[in-house]
Order: sequence, then structure tokens, then C-alpha cells
Amino acid sequence: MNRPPEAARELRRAYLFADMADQHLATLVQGMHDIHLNAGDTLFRHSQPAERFFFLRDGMVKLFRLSPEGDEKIIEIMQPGQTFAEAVMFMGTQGRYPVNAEAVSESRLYAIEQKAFLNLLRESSDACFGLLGSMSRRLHMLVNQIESLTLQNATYRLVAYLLEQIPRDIKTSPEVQLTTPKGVIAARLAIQPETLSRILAKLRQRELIEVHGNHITVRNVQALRDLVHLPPQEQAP
Amino acid sequence: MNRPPEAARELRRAYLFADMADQHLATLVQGMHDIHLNAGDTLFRHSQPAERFFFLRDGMVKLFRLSPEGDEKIIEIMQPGQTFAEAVMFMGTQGRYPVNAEAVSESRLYAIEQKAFLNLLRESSDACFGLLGSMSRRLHMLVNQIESLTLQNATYRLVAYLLEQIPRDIKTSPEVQLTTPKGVIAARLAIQPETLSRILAKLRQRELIEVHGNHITVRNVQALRDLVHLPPQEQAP
DNA sequence: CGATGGCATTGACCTTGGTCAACTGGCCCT
DNA sequence: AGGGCCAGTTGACCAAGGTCAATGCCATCG
Repeated sequence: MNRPPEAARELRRAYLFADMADQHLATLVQGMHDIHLNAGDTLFRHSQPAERFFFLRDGMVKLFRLSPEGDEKIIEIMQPGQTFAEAVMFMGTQGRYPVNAEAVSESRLYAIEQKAFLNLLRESSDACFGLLGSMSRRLHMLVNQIESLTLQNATYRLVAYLLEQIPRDIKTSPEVQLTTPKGVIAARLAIQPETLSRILAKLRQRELIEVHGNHITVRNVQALRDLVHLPPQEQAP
Repeated sequence: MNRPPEAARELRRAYLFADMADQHLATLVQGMHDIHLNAGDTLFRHSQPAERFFFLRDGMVKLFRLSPEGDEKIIEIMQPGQTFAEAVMFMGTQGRYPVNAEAVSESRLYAIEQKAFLNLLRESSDACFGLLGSMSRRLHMLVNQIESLTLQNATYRLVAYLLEQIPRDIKTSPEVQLTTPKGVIAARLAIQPETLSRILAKLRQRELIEVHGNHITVRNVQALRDLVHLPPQEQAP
């Protein structure tokens, strides 16, 4: 496989590869595969043997679990520039994916063979540290998720999600463009679409936000912040 | 600090150290500290800067989060022979503990300086792989926990917990000795003590289990298994 | 152009598990 | 023995959010 040097530059967007030696990265790039998914295509399924992990170039991929009844909980929504399923390599025996992965929108990815990557890790302790860093970030994220699932209610989770979506610079425009259908966001927050709808309606009534389709204008950022940080005062008008 | 060789053997019980070279382990052992905690003592708190991680020798330690209202969700209950807080080392800047840690019963631990351990990792890719393995196991566990919190109800979680406690060899004695007060188990399963009590009562009525204080006899393992795996059929008599 | 199908919204109702309070039984401590 | 004290249990009630069903809203397609 012959690739332009852009590929290596692209990979460096991921923490995992950010500090990796050029030569190591180049080896990796030679061995990877292109993958193209249409919206709704499955990348892998829960408990399939895992032989590769992925770097998302464009599009969006959801990682999720299914209950026996078919209810879906999205564990993570991957964004371009992120890697996923790299932790499975170390699950002993032969690793199996702990989640399902499916494209939410049309996506392009690189698939990286675990064997190749393992060889590389063995040589480069920098690469090891990069991986350790990305795994501990993910661990931390999951712990936060467990906290908000158990210790906080649905309104809290949704408001926290909205606040996360507001771009860094606080002063500009408190506008949120939802990047996925509302149903996907609901599954991410572990609530039903109906509930999501109702919470948005309630926030709208209180004039904290305006909703126009999948574009939301936050009218009162501070009030939302308070809702999330302060004791839960919660009632309909 | 001068330690008997037992200390090294003790550490090897943890996956993290299992395959580590003798000489590396010996260095580590020289640098560690003994810690003794009484039940209820705090080891560290959420968002404190993390400079060491821990190996639990005896006793029991809970890792938990608190809501602003003081409700507690236990993320993990550490058992002797396990290490914890080792993932924090890689969170960039200076890592901070993502949870609180407190002894449930009287406990003895070793505290290991992160700096020393990081140095060791840099030299030994085996040590790196050990750590990667233990982190990916923890990741997997958290994903499972999220699944059962969101996709399963309280009865399911409790039954699954009970089944986990039954020793491997299925045929012997389906007896469970609860190792912690019921309140702790409730916080681990993200339910209220009252609810735990009621679920146990219901299982007792259905003659699936017998409860004598903190000792539980499972009368019908298969029925419990079915409760957990099959479509949820749930009603009072 | 109207038809079809997916997503979103809204309403009515129900279930799960939380809350509050009273009560029990053990255990320790004077 | 008596008196807390703590963990656990039980009951009555409540509220958050799930379920089911009807309806609206586009966007796409024949």
C-alpha cells in the first residue's frame, strides 16, 4: 500500500499518535487499510474477535451496547481524529470487542492491524505512553458517565451535554448545532426520545433555550450552568 | 526501607506486577510505603493531585463518587491483591484522582510512588504491557457497568451480582457470604438500601433464595440465571 | 403532485424505584 | 438491665421517566 505523507499527518491528530516517531508512524501507515461506511453500516459487533482498531477520518461512528430487548445505549460517539477499539488488544487470550460500532453518517476510516501496532509498542515506550494516556482518558470519561447516570437525573445530563457542545470561547454565540439526530443523543444520554423532547420543551418554556429543528440557541447560559451545579430545583411552571 | 522478599511475592498477585522482572520489582519494593487504615478512614479524595497509587494487601477499600447532595455511587470495591489509581499517572498535566477512596474495613496497603513506577515503565515494555492489560480490563468492566445501569433494572443488577459471588464450581454449594454491609452493596449497584431489601424479600418469597443476615443460600441457581438472561418477566405474586 | 416513511412532538397512563417514617433486632457501653 | 445506636426491614406514598398511541412535519420518491 502506497500512501501520501498526508496520511501520517492525519493520524497525528489522535493523541495516540501525536508523539510517535516519524519512522514508526510511517511503518504503521504502510500497513493500514481504508474503510468506507455509509450511514447505518456496521463496522463490528459486540464479542466479535478483535484484530484491528480504527482511526476515524470523517463522519461519525457510534459505539453502543444492546439489551436483549433491543434497547440501545450509546457508550461513545466517535468524532473525526479519534481512535477507538485500541484497548481491546490487551484483553489477553484473543480480545473481543466489548461494544458494537456503526456509522451514524457516511464515514471514512483507517483500520490498523493490532499485530503491527503491538510490535511497534514493544519497541517504543513513547508509543506505549501515548496509548496509556488515551486509555486513561477514556477510563476517566467512563467514570464520569457512570456518575452522571447514577447520581444525576435526565435534565441534568441533557443540560450538561448542551453545555459541552458550546464552543470554548464563552462570550461569542451560545449556539448549538446538534450534529446527530435527536434519537442518537437520547441513546447517548440513556433517555427515551420522548423524554428528550419533553425536557427541551420545558427548557424552552422557561426561556432558557430556543429550539429550531436541530439548532438550539442558548438564551441563558448562566441559568443552565446553575441548573447543573446547584441543588436541583425542578418544577413545571 | 528494608523489606523481606515476601513483599515482592505479594505484589505479584496483581496482574500489574505478575510478569515484571525480579529486579524491577525489587526496586519498586524498596520505594514503597506501608499504609494502615481503619474502617471509615479516607485514603484520598476526588480531584486531589495524585502522586501515588496503591496495592491492597488486606481489607477492603471502596472507590466512589459523591453527588452534591451527598449520595454515594461506588464505582468499584477493591479486594486484596488488587491495585488501583494506577491509571491516573497518564492524565497529562498533573493527574488528579477521579474518585474518592475510603476503607470499608480495616486495611493494609502499599503506596507506590508514580515517579518511580514511571521510570520503571520507561525501561520495561513488559511492565507497560502489564499496565495496559490491567487498564483495558478496567475499561471493559466500566463498559459492562454502564450497560447494566442503563439497560437493566435493579433486580437484574442484584441477581447478576449474586451470581458473580457464587464460587466457580457450580455444583458445590450455592452459598453467598456477603462480604460488606448491605448498604455498601446497594451503593455499588446504584440502588437504595430499602430497594435492596425489598428485592431480596421478593426473591425470598419466590423461593429463589434464603436470607439469613448476610448469608444467602441460593435455592435455585438456574431460575436466577433465567431471570437475568431471558426476557424480563417480573411481577409480585 | 400526492404518497410514503422516518423523525419528532405531545398527551394519557403506568411502572419502577425513591423518599419518608416507623419499627425491629442486635450489639455495645455504661 | 436499661439505653442508645446502627443496620436493616417494611409500609405508604410519590415522582421521574418509560410506554403506547395519535399526530405533525418534512424530505424524498415515484
